[in-house]
Amino acid sequence: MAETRRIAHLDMDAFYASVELLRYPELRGQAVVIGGGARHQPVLLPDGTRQFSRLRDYVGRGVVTTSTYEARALGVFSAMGTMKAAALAPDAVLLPTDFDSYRRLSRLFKAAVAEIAPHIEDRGIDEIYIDLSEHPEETRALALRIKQAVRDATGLSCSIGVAPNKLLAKICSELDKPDGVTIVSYEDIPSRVWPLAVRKVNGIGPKADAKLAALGITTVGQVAAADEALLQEHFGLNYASWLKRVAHGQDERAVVTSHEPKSISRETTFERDLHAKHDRVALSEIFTRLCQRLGEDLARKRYVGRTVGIKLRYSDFSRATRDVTLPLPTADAAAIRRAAGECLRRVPLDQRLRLLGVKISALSSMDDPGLDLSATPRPRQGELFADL
DNA sequence: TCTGGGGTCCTAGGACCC
DNA sequence: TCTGGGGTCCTAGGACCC
Repeated sequence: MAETRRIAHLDMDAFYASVELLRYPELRGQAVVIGGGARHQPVLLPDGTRQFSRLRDYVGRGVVTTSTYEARALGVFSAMGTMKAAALAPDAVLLPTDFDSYRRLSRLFKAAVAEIAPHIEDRGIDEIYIDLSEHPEETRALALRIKQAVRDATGLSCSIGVAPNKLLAKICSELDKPDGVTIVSYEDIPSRVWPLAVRKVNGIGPKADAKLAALGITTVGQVAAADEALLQEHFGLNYASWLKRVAHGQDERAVVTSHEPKSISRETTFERDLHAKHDRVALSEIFTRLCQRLGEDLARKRYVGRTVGIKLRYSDFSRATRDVTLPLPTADAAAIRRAAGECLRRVPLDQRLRLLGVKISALSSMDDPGLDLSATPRPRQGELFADL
């Protein structure tokens, strides 16, 4: 039996919205929604007060990125269409996303945590895992100290879960939100984890949730008690055994402190659906622009890629992807545009489009391109003598 | 009142190699 | 005439996450 680990999951509370409240403290206590994507900056009035956009004024295809707890009480949550949110909370304040500010505060809180516990896995802009196994301090005192350091560095609150693994830490950081500390051990699983909805488990999404519900399984405890053969029948061997393991709180994944990107992409949803023929000029401009942005991203991050792909979303929300692997990696916008253009010719274009995306993968660093042997072109069968 | 943008990982079939 | 077994790479799609 391996030594019991001590893994923390730290999740910033309503992160984007909380950053906006630092900037606009007069909005504290109000229903505030971040998102939309369009122009709805607050206007500074002559008397020094600010006039904010309201959700009811929004027109467009955006979604809610974050909402304050007051907005959540009205039923407005992340990923909800902004028009739907406007129907639920017309008077809520609407603010545009400001990723530069969020990234800056993100760096600040992560640096503050790293001063206390440096073994950190990045899980995006507003959450991290921390391996505290080697830390001498008692768990609750340590968690409280980390929370205070985050508050001192940013003025923001967070919630922390501490458990023997990442799975349980992630689950329990949510149990006392906002501004909470929750510590869970294996012994607590029946009382604290089994009553939870299966959807609380990281890795069980809307599809698996619906399939489980159809089997009469809605809680984690019911997964733990379920017949494994039944699960295998509906979810396949791998996912079924994973379900069984997580329901018993088992997870051996390590906290990974560094990560190389696997792909880089750019995509955009059009203001209105476009037709490949009728809107050919507009579509072509957008396509070229996406490839340029992707090329800039690659140059800035110092990567080249060998597999170029496109993604389409049609007006009925169905999607298609195509990709092609080049003989040599590239970061050149024109080369990406050519390869992506080839992909576009292989995809049905009779239906109107709502989204177009360009992606590059099979990445290698510009600083050591020779290290990646997969980047070396190899002739395929028949290709060697193709000229004969 | 129709659903953003940027990612990861998994599956599965076919081509191809030894 | 019949027809191995293991491996990698490529492509398409889907579930899921922040």
